[in-house]
Amino acid sequence: MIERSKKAPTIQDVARHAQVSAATVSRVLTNPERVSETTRDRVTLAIRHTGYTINQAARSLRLRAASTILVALPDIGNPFYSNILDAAVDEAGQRGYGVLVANRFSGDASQLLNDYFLSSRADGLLLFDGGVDTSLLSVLTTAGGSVPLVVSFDELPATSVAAVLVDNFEAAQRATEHLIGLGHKRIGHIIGPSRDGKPNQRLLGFERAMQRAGLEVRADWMWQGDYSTPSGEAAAEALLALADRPTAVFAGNDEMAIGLLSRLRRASIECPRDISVIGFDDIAVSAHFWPRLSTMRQPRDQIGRLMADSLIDILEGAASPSAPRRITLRADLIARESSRSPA
Amino acid sequence: MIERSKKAPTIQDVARHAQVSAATVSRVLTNPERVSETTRDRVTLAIRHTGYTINQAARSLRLRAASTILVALPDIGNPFYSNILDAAVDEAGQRGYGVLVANRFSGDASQLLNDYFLSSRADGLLLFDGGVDTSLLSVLTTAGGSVPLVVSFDELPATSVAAVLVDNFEAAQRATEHLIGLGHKRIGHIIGPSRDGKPNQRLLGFERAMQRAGLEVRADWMWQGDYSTPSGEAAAEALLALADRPTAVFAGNDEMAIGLLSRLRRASIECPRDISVIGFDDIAVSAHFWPRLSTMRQPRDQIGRLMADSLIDILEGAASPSAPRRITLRADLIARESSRSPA
DNA sequence: AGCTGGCCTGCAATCGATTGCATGCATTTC
DNA sequence: GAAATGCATGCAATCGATTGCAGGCCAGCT
Repeated sequence: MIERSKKAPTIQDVARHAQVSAATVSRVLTNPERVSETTRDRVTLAIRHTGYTINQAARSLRLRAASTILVALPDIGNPFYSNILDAAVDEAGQRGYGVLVANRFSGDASQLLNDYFLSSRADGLLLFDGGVDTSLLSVLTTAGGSVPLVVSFDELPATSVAAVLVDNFEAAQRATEHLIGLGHKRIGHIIGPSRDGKPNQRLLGFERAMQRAGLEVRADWMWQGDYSTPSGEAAAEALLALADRPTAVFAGNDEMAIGLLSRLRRASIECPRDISVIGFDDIAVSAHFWPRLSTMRQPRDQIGRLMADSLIDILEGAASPSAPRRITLRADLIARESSRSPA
Repeated sequence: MIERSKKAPTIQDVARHAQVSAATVSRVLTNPERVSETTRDRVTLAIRHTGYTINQAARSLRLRAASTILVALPDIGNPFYSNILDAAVDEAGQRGYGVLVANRFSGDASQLLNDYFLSSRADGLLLFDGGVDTSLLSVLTTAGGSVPLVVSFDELPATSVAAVLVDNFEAAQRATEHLIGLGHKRIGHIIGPSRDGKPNQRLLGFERAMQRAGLEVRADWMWQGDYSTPSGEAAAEALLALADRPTAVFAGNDEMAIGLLSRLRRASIECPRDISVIGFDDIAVSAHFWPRLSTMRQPRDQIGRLMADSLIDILEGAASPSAPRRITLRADLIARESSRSPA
């Protein structure tokens, strides 16, 4: 036990063992067809025998590629993001890439650029909404050797960039239509945060559906939230202060829906008896909340996988960076007990 | 826009700019006091001017250290773990370390070893409970150049290894005593998974508290779960099938408590009117569930930070690996509406 | 026999940062 | 004034893998 760290075998060790040059070993690893079968077998054996594993640092240095991607999230603690991360990690892993995480990422692009890209720790970036403004995108795409990038935003960014998106406008419209279809006419909305001062797509989808059904969008039934549970509670406080209340609420996401319901119940307003609610995202607890929460399920697994795949395709030259790939997914309506026809 | 990737400036570029050798630039970066003030200023200026960022791959190769740690989690999607990860990422970042994640990690140590450590992608590992058996530990600690490691397990591992733990036995005891203190005498328990076939600490703490209060531990009021919400629902099914039911349940974690309550409510068993429940962990929704869930709060933030800190201390030689540091934390009792005196 | 072409393999440079050793210069000391 | 001391800096090797180029060998053809 004296040899605390018997160092890992190098490509040279393998070469010596197989009586070939290091170059040949390297070729066996990357271009097996360029090596004769007999030597190839000998090298393979030597690799197994020595327990050789490639040194990523050396490889990265030579190839100027780290086989690692960075995922920058607004909040890992939020199950919505951590589920996407889960899928991205899995997919990237299968393609031989490691995943670094940056959390609470809310806009300091140059920091990120320095820490990860200029220093060649990571080859590409998966970027999510959340306090990120579009000026950030230009920093990333123009700065010294633009960063390969795939985003998932609330809305299609103007900048030409690869993206995996969920059609929030259309999904919000369907969520609202679900409530309308149940017979609700007095419907409120908890608005999610917006970026660059522009209204978000879920709000627009809500307004569109109301308008198409000829229903009134009332300003006193709209509350600004920030996707957090407490902001849902705040919306509940505001609602409780009203004499004239809506019979249904479309919450910008499940967290806010849960905050809303939780606060309302303490005021003895029961869902779905007194009010119907639909959320957005279908986070894990929504199915176990009481009442079980109706919601629009975002295909989190697909989002994570497709983002990782798109990015790696770009990195490996399988996708053109000049005509960025854009994928738009649909959310599914999950109707549960929190939405019901009004009394 | 032709120069798609004007490559990042190297230490040589800085050296040329400051009219010194690369060695001097390197020293300015790591041992500023070994360089005269005038040259130091000149170099600092050149660094700023060229926008130089150190190349991590080259540094890693030379130093045989990646400035990166790996966090292996059983399930990122679980907020309990993602909160710990959050804190670990933050803390590691502040000390200049990147964080790689491996998810769904349930035991293939050699895989991990190859992918991350022998290939020198990561310098150390944070490891969590979850299907990990102790034989794994020995693989990691003895294999070619033992992996610097900090674990957070349910119970103190026999192997000599750095750890940050929560005293689950004592916390479970307090959770149970809380129910007993409210006047409950008929108390059940949803058992979390166990490792190596040994009973877990929360179960032991429960039994201990019951025994000290002179209460009967009934086998038909104990249900085996796996920390998932569905397994809490399954426990509810079993409970409902009983004629003689407990008045309170201590669930091994909040997820199972939520599953239990969710299923019971569908059978019109109301909490806390008909049954009291206390969970464990205090995940985010517990405070917003209805009824708001009493629970033992694990200091997730502290766990993540202390683990990252301990590991980096080991890596940087500030902590001795021969006498591994062990930190035991206490969980806090959070009494909310789900626990109340029996009717 | 001599020439061409193709296949396999090795040589050696390269990626960028670090550091032991050596050198050069200035200052101190006797 | 010479020697000793110390500080600042540069030289060059090193970490491990990759790859353009070239050399060696053999088969096939004229």
